[in-house]
Amino acid sequence: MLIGEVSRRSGVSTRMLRHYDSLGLVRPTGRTSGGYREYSDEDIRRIFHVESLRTLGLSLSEVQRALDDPAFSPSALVGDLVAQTLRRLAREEELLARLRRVEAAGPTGWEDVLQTVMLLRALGSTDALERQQAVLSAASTASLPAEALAESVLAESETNVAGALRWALARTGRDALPAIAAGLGSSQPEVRRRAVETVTDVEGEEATALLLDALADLDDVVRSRAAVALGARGVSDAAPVLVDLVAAGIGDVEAAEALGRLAVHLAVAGEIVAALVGTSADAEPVVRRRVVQALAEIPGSAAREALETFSHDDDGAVALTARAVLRRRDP
Amino acid sequence: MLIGEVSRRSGVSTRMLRHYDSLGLVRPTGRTSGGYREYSDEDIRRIFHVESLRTLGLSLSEVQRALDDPAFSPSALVGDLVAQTLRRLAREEELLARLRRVEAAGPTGWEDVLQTVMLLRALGSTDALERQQAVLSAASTASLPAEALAESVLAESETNVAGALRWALARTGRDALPAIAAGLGSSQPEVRRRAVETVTDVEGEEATALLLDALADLDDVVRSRAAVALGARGVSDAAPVLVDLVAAGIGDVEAAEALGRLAVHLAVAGEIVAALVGTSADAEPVVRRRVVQALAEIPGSAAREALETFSHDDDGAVALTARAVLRRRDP
DNA sequence: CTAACCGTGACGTAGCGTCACCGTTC
DNA sequence: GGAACGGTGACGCTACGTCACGGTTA
Repeated sequence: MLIGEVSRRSGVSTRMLRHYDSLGLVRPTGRTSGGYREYSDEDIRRIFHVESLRTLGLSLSEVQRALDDPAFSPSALVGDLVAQTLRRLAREEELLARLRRVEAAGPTGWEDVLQTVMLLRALGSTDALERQQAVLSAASTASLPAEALAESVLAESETNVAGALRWALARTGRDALPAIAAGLGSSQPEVRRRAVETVTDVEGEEATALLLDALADLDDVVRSRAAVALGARGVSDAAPVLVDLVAAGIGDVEAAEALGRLAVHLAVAGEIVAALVGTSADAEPVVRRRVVQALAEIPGSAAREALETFSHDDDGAVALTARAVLRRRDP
Repeated sequence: MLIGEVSRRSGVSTRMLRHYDSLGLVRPTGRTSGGYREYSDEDIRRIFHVESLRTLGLSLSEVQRALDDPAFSPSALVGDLVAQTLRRLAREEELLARLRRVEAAGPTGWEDVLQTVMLLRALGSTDALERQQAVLSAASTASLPAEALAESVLAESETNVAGALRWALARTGRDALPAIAAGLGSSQPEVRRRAVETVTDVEGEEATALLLDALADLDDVVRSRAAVALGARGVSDAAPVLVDLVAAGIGDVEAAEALGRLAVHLAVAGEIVAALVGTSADAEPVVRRRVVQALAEIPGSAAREALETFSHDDDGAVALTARAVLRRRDP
């Protein structure tokens, strides 16, 4: 069979068939009188064998050894090929992630692309200072990879860098919210704390909704931060959690302040006071002291009346504090 | 700065820096009197820009256009790069799958590898005849990719090919069991049927355990095949399901045979007879007919007594059948 | 004679490493 | 004068596509 037909039948170009010949990989058995290559059935079979091994990623010289060197066993090479393929896969996946991030940053020119690439590189650095500076210098750019920043802030343990990241994130707006929401679902409390800290900076209803979810978090710090932030947003659903925080003494000063802000609506104020008084009913004197200090932040007559009750408390310190608060309130 | 120091600082080899120069990609601003390249700070920055863009997979000429041609916007190219990367990823994954299969087949020489590769290719063919022949010719080989065969048999709709596949699978032994087990968990009843059909051919306790699981399958055919196979293995747990199958008329002949085989242990025979009689209590005459025919397969006095009761059945056909069976049994 | 085929040889591709041979700088 | 550097030019690697120029076959 002449080279053209072999090519058509095997799908291998005549160029490559000649190349195989020159390498000694597939030598046609004979030649015609005019010097044309003539392939036997055996040659054709060999061509298919070559093509088969090539689909496994063997180079031409590896194929040659495999087919001709009896001492060359497959086991080692196949294992090697697997390892190489895994490495290439990992590289391609990393590249894809980078590209997607650059794409997501929505660059308008190559300067934006460069900024993003350099930012991404620096975010992976082990040097906190480098991370910090990269974030600060990139934050002035028009295009920022919100998701990457969000993931970084969730993993950032240096508070300075985290601060810079949150500042940069602030100008990406709501784009980072999905990634942050994922962080709120993390199994590591540390990550959830960073997530709630970050979502605090974001305005809008989606962020508020995330904070409401975080109100049910198992971690005290997460709950506390969410409740305080919600208080600042005037969301009264946070009130029960804030009351609990006051009672438990977890971030109680901020919790009390947040309650105070919620209580500017006098309708809510009554309920808050009732809740505060309620939790202190059978509690230790320490709890009652914190409740009294929280009541100090709350306007309205309900709080005043509660404080007057506390000013006759059995515990001397509680009563003293209540009286002091009342004096400050009504000089 | 001379080229050596630039190289050390940037991590780019002097070879490549000269190459960049020759391409016009990074031209050092000046030369020393002796002709040495002298890089300015601006040049160095440019080198870093080049390297940054290269990490995104841009070719050197793309980098050049990106940095020098103001009309060349990133959006299109980045999208392109993503698409290319996805294509490469898909290719690498396919390659990895092939390699893993070849590896799993445990080839001792390259002939085995070739057989496996050609088998794998043929298994993906749309031509049933090709699939069939590939399996038959490969089954004589020492090394077979059990997992791939198992996945094929789960997807094979041609019964001839499926038969060949099961035959080939039989000589891989238990290697295919994990893949078949996965098939038993498929959401498609068709796949589960093929899986149970296949697991039937496999000996050993693992296979029996899988069949026991399949006894609870939602699909009648799956349950039936599992129960019959378990009956043949002498696993009496299958008895209740077999009784149900007899009552429901689903593969009742095979079910009855299986019950017969289980009942060679006379202790079990009594329970089986009781169960059969129990299901027929308030049932249609048709059901009682099937129960009678099933009792015919069961040795022992319990079955005989039940048949005598049925021989006085209200339904004439049932009574007739029971008498016929008794005559055959005790001539 | 012509069309379709075949042969050899060579160049180009991308991104480098490496080497030879010679000049520069300190 | 010697060590460490720099310059240019060239070859090699992989797996091909493509082209030129000339011969073969039916």
